[in-house]
Amino acid sequence: MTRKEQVRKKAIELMKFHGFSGLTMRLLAKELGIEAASIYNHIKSKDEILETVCFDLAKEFELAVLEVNDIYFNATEKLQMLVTAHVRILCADLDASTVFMHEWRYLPEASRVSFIEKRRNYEHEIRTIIQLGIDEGDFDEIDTKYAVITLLSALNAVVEWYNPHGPLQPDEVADRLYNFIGKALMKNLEFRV
Amino acid sequence: MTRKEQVRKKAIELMKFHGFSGLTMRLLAKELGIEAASIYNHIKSKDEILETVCFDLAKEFELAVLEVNDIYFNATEKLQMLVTAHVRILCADLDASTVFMHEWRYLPEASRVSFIEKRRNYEHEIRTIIQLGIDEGDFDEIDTKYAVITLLSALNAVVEWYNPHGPLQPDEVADRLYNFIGKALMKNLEFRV
DNA sequence: TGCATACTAACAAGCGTTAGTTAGTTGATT
DNA sequence: AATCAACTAACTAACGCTTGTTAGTATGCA
Repeated sequence: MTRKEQVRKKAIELMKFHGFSGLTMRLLAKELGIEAASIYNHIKSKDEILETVCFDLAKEFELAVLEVNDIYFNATEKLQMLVTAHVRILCADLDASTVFMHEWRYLPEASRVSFIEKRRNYEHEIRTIIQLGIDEGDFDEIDTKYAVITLLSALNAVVEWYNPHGPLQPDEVADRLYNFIGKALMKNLEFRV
Repeated sequence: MTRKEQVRKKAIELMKFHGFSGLTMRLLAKELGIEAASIYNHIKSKDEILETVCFDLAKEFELAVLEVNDIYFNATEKLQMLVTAHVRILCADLDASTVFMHEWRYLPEASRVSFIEKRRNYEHEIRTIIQLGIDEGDFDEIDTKYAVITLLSALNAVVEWYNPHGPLQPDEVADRLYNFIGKALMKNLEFRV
């Protein structure tokens, strides 16, 4: 791990606890055992750290939904695979995922706008999947707009409780969540995995 | 509405958009059409605003679950009534609820500890209800620890999408969410409201 | 008279960041 | 093997700005 990566990792770890504004460069420096000014040998600015976290993860979600839509054709399959991909991404770096969820509001104006746009797109893709499920007759006829936010919130809550050192693997978490969310969405009451 | 209430209301409204740290007393003052120093004629400190929001709402949730447990005896009823009460509280003041969800991390150390404890209690009460549902044979046998967080996250997402000027009344939102969550939890596949 | 509400001026602390410098290491050239 | 340039990673010192907040004062209404 390069020094730059070490700095970023520690920054994200601290940001998770203190929030973006609560993490000062002097605190970060102290935790790294160096002076605040030295941090700038490795990163361009405090904002840059947050931007990297947010857009790296956004990119992963973007690619995931693209792939799912490419490979699978019916809504139940799409949903199951997307839940799995989503949870895998979240669990791959829990600190980063937590910061992604909570701190994007503190992105600089321009980045924030583009971030919100990306999130809107992701939500739209999922909404389309749900609508497909309704059209295919598999899902209950619900309001897709609030369904997608409810669904995503349930998924994203993973970052609040998942313990990488616990017994569950990310894919097992995904299975349970798909079970939970699937039952909630499905019309077909014989639904079982 | 007293001047004090006006100040608090505007503060919460701005906090929702800018976050706790992003809301400066000078910005708040500007929005109120006064000088920053004048704010201190009405409130004690910036922290105090956040503390009031967080603990007022925490108290409401606390009382709601107490009442539900007093009045209803089986898990499905308890769950339905708690969902309704929870959503009502959220929708009663969306700005405050949003701040409550996102900004509690910025509470001063002592308050934050006691806030987390209160939240832990609330989660524990809901967990007990879910466990009751499992014991009664109505709910699927799931891990109650992650179920309660998943469930609460789905509920709390209301603050992200609910539009008070839209067609849905809070109780209608609660109905739909209970439907969604109920189906996810229930073993009984004939479940319908 | 007293209370509510506002003001100006200022303070101390903390913020992110820059400039300029100094060691230590690496890798190629002499 | 010795030399030199380039790079990495740290330092001290400081700048300019913003922060929450206080002190002291003025104005207008009950």
